[in-house]
Amino acid sequence: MTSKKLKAADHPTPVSRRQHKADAKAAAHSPTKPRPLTRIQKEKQDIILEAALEVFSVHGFRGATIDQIAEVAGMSKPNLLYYFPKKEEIHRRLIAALLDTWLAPLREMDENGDPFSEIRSYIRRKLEMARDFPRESRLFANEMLQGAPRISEMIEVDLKGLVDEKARLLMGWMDEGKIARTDPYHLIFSIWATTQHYADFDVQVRAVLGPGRNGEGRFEDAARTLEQLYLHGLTPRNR
Amino acid sequence: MTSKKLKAADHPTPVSRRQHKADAKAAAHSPTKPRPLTRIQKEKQDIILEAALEVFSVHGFRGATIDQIAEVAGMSKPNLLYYFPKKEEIHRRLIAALLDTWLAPLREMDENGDPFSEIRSYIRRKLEMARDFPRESRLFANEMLQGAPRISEMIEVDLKGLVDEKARLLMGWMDEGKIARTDPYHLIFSIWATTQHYADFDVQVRAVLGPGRNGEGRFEDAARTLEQLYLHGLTPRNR
DNA sequence: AGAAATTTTGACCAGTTGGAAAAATGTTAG
DNA sequence: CTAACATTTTTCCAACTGGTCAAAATTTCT
Repeated sequence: MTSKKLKAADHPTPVSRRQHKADAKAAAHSPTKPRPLTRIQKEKQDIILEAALEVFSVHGFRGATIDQIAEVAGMSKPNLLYYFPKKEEIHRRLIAALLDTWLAPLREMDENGDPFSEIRSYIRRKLEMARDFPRESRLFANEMLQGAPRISEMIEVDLKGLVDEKARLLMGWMDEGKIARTDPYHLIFSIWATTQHYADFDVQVRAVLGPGRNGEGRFEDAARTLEQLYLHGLTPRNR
Repeated sequence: MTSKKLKAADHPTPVSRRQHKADAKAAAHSPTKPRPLTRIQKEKQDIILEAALEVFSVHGFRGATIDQIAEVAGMSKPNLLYYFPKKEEIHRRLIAALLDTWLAPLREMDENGDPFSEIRSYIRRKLEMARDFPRESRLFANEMLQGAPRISEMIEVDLKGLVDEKARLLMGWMDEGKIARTDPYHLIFSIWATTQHYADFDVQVRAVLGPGRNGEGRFEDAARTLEQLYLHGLTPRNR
């Protein structure tokens, strides 16, 4: 999943160049090459980001160390710092890339589809993401727990905007009597919560379910339970 | 190391005394006072634990520093270490105290009550805990995200035991046709997830709801939404 | 009050952390 | 082959980390 060809970069332009504060004004309008990024550099960056995801998602930003990330990435710390001069930068990159894919399932909720199957599909997709990208989920959770200091802007704009839009969509369905009337925002929260739970609280889920019920069927059981929940709640069918 | 001569220190009973491994056997049957804990000591410990909760809940174990905790507690680092010689010990105390109160709501679910009102009460109580003790919730979440390295035993025994018991209770209600049939474990997970979400992802919830809908009514809206969800799901009433 | 115990402080330490500098080692185009 | 650039390694550092210790300040007990 890391292989990308991309167009051939004409010139290297490392990533480190200490242009930290020296060229603050120079960068403002200098027409110099905006660092094209060679294929090799992209690869290494991907390796680093992959390792960083592994570490950040478990320990959070403060708790993770560059040494740890470097070790997981299989390179020396200074070498890693050559590609990402700042710890923060690695984290920012991860979060930015994450948020985009993270919201994709919600974006796909289609106003022209059948309400129930749209919602069911959304839950499915979110559940699949929790299963297939648990580290991303935990990275996100970690950031939230800390008060989202590094991404407050993103969630206040991109995320809020998308949720507002989909909340309107849900409201429309409610107005048409196609789904029960509830607060669409809290409905979305509940979907987020129930699905991401399986990634973020994985240890707990495993521990409680015990060794017997922990195979691949775990997610199927979860999907069924959530489907029943969102479809009928706990009301028995025969009443 | 840790040479302990001490002049006339027969039984000062501070809290620090490095009795880590030195008096393993001595403590076994020595009739000396088993650290009575003066009122003042208890007070200071509480201040420290309160401060530690504040810091640990945001940054996790690794990300939190003793200096930070000491500052929040309003005392010097060595002074803090006089009461809790180890960082880990503070954390362990917090977690131990937490887990007990955290599971209380589930314990209260009564098999003799009406299924629906029992479940509704449980959700209410959990939601109230998320509202009134968000730091505890985040501390717990942080520990889970990290794989629960420090409390695996507790969740594998106490927590699993309790959930097993309540799952049986729920199954009983299902057998009697009083509530719809679903996987009781995943049902409990969903309740945990939806309620704790409001503590753990507080920033996100606030950001999405915007300034208008963020007052005290927030939790009321959540409660109503969850009640609707667990009672009827999204099925419209008129069908 | 005065002795004894408890609590607090300041100085200090060894190990870790994020990061800088520069030298050493590739790699590649001419 | 070699200049010019890209990458990696070595060395180093100042700030921070969890923690120690003895002395000083304070409280407690008689």
